[in-house]
Amino acid sequence: MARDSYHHGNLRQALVEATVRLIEEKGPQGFTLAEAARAVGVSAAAPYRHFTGRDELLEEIARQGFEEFAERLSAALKQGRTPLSAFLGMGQAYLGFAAERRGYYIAMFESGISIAGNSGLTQAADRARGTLVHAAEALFQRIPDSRRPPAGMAADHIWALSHGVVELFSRGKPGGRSPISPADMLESGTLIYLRGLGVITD
Amino acid sequence: MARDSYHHGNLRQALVEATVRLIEEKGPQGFTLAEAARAVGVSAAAPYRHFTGRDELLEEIARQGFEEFAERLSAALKQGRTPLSAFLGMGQAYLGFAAERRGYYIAMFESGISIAGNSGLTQAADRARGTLVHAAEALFQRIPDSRRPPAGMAADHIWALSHGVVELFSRGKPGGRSPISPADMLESGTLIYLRGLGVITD
DNA sequence: TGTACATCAGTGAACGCGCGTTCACTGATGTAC
DNA sequence: TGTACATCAGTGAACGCGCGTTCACTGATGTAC
Repeated sequence: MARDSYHHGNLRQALVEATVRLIEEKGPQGFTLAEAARAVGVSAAAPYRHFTGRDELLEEIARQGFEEFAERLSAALKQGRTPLSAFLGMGQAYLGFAAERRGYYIAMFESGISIAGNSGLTQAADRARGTLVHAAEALFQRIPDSRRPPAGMAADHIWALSHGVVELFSRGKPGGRSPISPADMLESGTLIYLRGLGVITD
Repeated sequence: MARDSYHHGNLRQALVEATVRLIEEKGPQGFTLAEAARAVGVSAAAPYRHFTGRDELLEEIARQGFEEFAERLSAALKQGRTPLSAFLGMGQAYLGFAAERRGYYIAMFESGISIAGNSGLTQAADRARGTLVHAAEALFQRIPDSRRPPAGMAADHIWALSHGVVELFSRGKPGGRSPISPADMLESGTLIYLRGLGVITD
């Protein structure tokens, strides 16, 4: 974080990353622009060269988060050998992102920013959801048309389940004392759900 | 909120309720004790007679929230004519609480307070989950022992799904533009899940 | 290759503001006799 | 029923603090010629 010249060179991105760390420590409302500036070794006025205020910074963090989120889901989807393993792998990628990129995840889902009001955010979020829908479509391919469930619905159900598992069953959360790991919980829930859809038959 | 005497009479509870409103407007980190005091028409120093600080106030809000939450779930459970309708009704009660008591819901699940560190909170949260488990047990009664799923697991899955639906598919949230109502989404997801468990056969 | 100049990206001082917190205080209430 | 007194639940003034934001400024960089 040391600076050797008057110009930082990459202040915008440095602020994003420092703020992500602050969010992880103090929550999405708990950081200040002044703090982020200090963390980067820059005067309190400097952030205003790059952001109009804290909301714009938060939105940029969420946007970058959604980009990486979509990429990770997409990569997991491609890696699966079967549609089912791809689908399950995507769920685990979801948990992985939430754990490894917690600050981004918080900015995206817990900061109270409005997704709808920001086209960059909307697009990035849609891309992430699109990957989920795509995975569901692949999974439903072998089901006859007449009984094939809507992929969008299944994607939303799984998204909600994944989010719920992240929010309720990790450290310090209401269900945090559960003996079952979030990964196992999401996988078992997903398998039961898919059996209910008739995708898995046993 | 007008006061006629030097003594407020019910300041502790008045602060709780005023803060719930502030949380609804500004988020769990967005309120200040001074603001809450002002809303109640009392000096900034007065809250310190009842709470050591904002965290204690937040925890009290969450505690009261969990109490009412547990009561509502329990009432919904009792009202169902069949185990299935009771179970589904509880899901709708979950959504109802999240919508009608949003400030409490936020304090409980989105404020970052630690449940585990507060025995009053832990107990209240456990009681709410217990109702869910109870409902699952009733629902699984007709399933033969050998194939009966663990009720705790099912309760956690449904809890996670419900929470995810609340967080992702209400106003301003990432999936907020979905054409499907949260209520329909939770019900369809729950029915599919229960079919996957073998509770519903068709 | 050198120089002049425009532009960019920071500085630092200043301001007003509201918050958290403490303190000695005072008005109201309840109760013992 | 009245009075004395302890206790409770507020007040209001004060303080130090850090934040957001603005401003004229200055150091660094890039580029036209």
